Amino acid sequence: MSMQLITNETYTVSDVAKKAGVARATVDRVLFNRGYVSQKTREKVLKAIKELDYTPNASASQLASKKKYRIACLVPQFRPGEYWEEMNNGLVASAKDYSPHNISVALYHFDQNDEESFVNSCKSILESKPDGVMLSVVFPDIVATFCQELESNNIQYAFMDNKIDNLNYSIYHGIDSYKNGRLGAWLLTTRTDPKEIALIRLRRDMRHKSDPNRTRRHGFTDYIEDSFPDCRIHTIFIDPEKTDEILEILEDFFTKNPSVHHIAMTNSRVFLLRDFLRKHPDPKRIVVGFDDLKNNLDCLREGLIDSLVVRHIKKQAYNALSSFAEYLLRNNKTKHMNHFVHMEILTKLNLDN
Amino acid sequence: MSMQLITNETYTVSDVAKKAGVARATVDRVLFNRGYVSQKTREKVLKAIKELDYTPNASASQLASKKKYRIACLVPQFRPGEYWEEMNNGLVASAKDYSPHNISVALYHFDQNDEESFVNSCKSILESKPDGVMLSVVFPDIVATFCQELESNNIQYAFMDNKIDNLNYSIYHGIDSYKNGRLGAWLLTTRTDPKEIALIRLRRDMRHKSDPNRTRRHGFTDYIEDSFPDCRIHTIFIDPEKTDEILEILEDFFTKNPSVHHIAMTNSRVFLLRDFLRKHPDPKRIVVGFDDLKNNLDCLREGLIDSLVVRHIKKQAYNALSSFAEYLLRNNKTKHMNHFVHMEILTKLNLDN
DNA sequence: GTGAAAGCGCTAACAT
DNA sequence: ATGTTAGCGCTTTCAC
Repeated sequence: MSMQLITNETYTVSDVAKKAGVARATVDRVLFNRGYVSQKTREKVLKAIKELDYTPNASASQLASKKKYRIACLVPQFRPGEYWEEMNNGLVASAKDYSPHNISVALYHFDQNDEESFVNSCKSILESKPDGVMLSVVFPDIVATFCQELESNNIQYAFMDNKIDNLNYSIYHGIDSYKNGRLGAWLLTTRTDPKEIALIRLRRDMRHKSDPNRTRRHGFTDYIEDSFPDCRIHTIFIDPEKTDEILEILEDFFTKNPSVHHIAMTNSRVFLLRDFLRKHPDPKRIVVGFDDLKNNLDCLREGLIDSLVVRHIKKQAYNALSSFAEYLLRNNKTKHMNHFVHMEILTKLNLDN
Repeated sequence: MSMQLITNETYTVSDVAKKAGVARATVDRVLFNRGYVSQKTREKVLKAIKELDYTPNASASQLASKKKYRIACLVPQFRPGEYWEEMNNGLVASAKDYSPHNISVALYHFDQNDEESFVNSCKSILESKPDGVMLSVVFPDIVATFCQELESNNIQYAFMDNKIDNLNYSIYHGIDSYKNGRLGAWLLTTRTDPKEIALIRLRRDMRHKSDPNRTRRHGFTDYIEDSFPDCRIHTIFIDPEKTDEILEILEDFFTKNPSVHHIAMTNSRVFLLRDFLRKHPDPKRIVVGFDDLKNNLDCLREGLIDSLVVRHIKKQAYNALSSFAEYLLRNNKTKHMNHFVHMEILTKLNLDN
């Protein structure tokens, strides 16, 4: 039996000041590199700080600080149940938690099917001269240009969900999309020897310049090709808006291809298969999807799909904005620039709790 | 394109006091039910609070508060790499984070093979008269008695990792062990039709009055029995200390039972199988274990085991202590008493990040 | 360059 | 039962 006590020896600026033989304000100047301190004094102070192992009291500095920070976030518009809704909820939650810390957050919702809408949001943001901008990559080219402008205006920016690697972002929060896709493929195929797989995609992927899930899809298909060279991947396009058509298309495909039992969707909308899956049960079928949208979880619970690769969208967004806020508050001293979010596997059995 | 701004209208006690026509102290009395307030005044104040949607500034109250809280934690002694080390790390991390908040934490390490050691720790804790005690159930009977004493001394206590249901604990943080075991069984058997399973246990389970993983094991065996009535579960006992013997025992068993390909351990030490698994590869073999000990993760990475059911031990302990600290700080107003920790599935593919 | 001092919103001790 | 007031440790303004 032994006992270990964890308390903090709490030194204050006054302690440091006394020890260094200077005024409290001088300690503050050194701490935050505000200048107006002679080299000699600076050294004395640094020595005292080190010797006392002084760390500022966050509550006190918070309370005394008058500086306000403004963060702008770019989020696609969404309808209830869509992927971006969860993300938006995470951002709102974080924004609320940080509002007592002198941080205000402006959410800019743009239409992800309309470049101009995005461009307009960017313009508004630049005009508002925020302290920081948080965004994800929807229109890669525009985003790149926008980030350049932010840099030349000395505005910090952070990516969430996905990113452009060679830019000067402050923070990234998100998964490794390629690995994400590979994990989905593993889940679909492990302990099986698939000859055919149905990969169901959204028709809009064809229209769009950018498909936000492209990297994930490549991870998925690469894994299949590597592990099962003889496996054929059938690609089927559906339109999220046309529920009836989806059913038709799927019925048509699976009637013509009765030997296909492996089904995957690499976007977040595997729940779109619900009607078909309900109507045509198949004990041999394995369905894997991505992201923990409520509708997807319902499908899992109902036993319509096997498993989901998931990344706590809301938590990811919450953490992304929170880290960015901390980053701005703490004078841009962060340890990690990239925060790779953990991928989770959800099955019927670990769905709840 | 649209924009939504999240800022806080920050009202203070003074605002509330002015609006209610009373002094700041009176507002404080109402806020924290300190008494000495007439019913009439109380109502006025409550009305003002509601109208302004006032919430106290946490930094300010933190800073002004003089009350110190002391929390005692009961943790089994451990050697590097053992389950309790991770838990201890989580507690230490949380304790450090909360030390600026007037909270000091004492960690009591006892020998989990020695009841007396545990009893002594309990005595020391009672003598130190802490504000709260955090513990998990190792010796159920002693724990029950100890908790009674805590109650009669008006000391709050919280369980982590596991709990005794009918006690008056303030908070519980941990998994649903039974479900945890079922998930492991699912992982081991999904897409297969097992006729035989090897369940490897620790010999100490037999000696101990309590087996901390009993509930989990029951979840595991129940799932197998429900889903595969014809499946035979072989139980094999090994001694964690005797590496050579483990190898012998396993070699012996699997030579005699070559048809067994499903292996599970419901405690945290599946890594004990490492030598055997390395020496006798079997492509048909499926191995499932629990808990993300470093050694277990290494086995996963090496491909020796298939998957792990995991619950972020360190994070769980961190959250458990943090919630308890918040609970004590915030005058015991918590929404949830039980925090069921999410179970995760770890495979080679989502091991890192 | 450096120091003194006011005040952030709250708690707690004291006064009435 | 209610009000007054002195800090908590820090930031920030202003004076030297």
